[in-house]
Amino acid sequence: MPTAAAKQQNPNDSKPLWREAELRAADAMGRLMEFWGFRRHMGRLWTILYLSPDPMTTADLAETLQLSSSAVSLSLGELVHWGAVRKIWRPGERKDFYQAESSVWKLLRRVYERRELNLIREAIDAFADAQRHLEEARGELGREDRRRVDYMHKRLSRLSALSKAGERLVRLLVAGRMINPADLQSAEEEE
Amino acid sequence: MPTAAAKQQNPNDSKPLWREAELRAADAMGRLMEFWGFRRHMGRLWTILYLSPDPMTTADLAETLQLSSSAVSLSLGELVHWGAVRKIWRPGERKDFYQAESSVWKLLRRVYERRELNLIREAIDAFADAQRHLEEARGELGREDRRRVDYMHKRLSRLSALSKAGERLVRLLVAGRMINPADLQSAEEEE
DNA sequence: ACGTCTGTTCAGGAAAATTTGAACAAACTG
DNA sequence: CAGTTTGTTCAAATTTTCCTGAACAGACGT
Repeated sequence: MPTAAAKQQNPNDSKPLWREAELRAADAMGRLMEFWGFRRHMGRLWTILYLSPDPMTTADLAETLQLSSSAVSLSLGELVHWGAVRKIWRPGERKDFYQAESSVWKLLRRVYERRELNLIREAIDAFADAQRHLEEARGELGREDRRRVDYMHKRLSRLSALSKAGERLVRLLVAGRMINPADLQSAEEEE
Repeated sequence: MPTAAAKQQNPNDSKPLWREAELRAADAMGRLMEFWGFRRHMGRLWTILYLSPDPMTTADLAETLQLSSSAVSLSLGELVHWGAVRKIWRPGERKDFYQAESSVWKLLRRVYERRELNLIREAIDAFADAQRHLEEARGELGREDRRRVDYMHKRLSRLSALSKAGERLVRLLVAGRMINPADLQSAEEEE
């Protein structure tokens, strides 16, 4: 009996018939993930695990996706860090086994919470900083410049309002509550 | 009177006092845009225009952001393509002037509509393909493999359901209608 | 029609991100 | 404790992306 559970049908047929389908799905998810700002391989690895009934080892994954063990280690580590993959310990086995977190919703939430919210907050801070900067400089300016600075200030307020609306929106998403996109819309109407 | 409207206070002071603030905001937006899968410079350029009361020329922009004219042309072109910036023609002026589309909401919608929806649809198609592939191969398999393929098939159905829920969700967003994140959640519960 | 001004495209080069193989570290086996 | 096996880290190399300067093309004024 082979070390890892049913991996391939015949010992001499190295590519099971379903491999093609598996890779196709994995790649699609890889693209999504890449677009979402993660490594391509993270999506691919996750998908392979997600489609597998049994936990897999890093060697299985490297073999499936034709990756070096270091690449697997790196991306898999990141997946574990994000809680998208869990390490499974099997008594009597030396290798680690990995299993996909199968609740995509949970994962989405976690990412929005940890990453997107921070990003938005940073932007909010930067806009506020810029405004403060303008206010400090305002005194030393001539009439024409003052008009210009006031304009910028107003626009920055609008960007702030928008970002804050975005933040609220993501918060609601994370909380699983209803979202009204019109909030964004109204955030940029004149006050 | 200088060609482009009030650009700097003193002819000998090349950096207006507000430049610092402007750049700070522009960079923040650049980061957001980069994260969102666009070029950094697109966010920066848009912000400079957004903060300017008057339309600006490519030369103004290159000067402000310290970019080569080709870089400005490229990113600005893309912004125009996305409708984020409009070309303004001024009678008697040979240069083109540019102005930011100031409705961020409108821009968000357009991007989600043109880009994110396509992306999701591609993923949906890929999952469907993978499933078809599995169905075709199923006949030639032994019992053990068949069990495995059936498992994959079920999981792919779940990914499909999720993607479709995501698609609906984005559609609602684009339409400005209320969104219920719980739809995603329920998309991955067993049917 | 010619020269000038403006914007775009392109090939080359710089910078950034990914990937790998090898060295290292840690955990287990006999 | 020595020898394996497994996983991680690191520098180097590759690939990819981005940016620039120069060549090109179009529009305008004279």
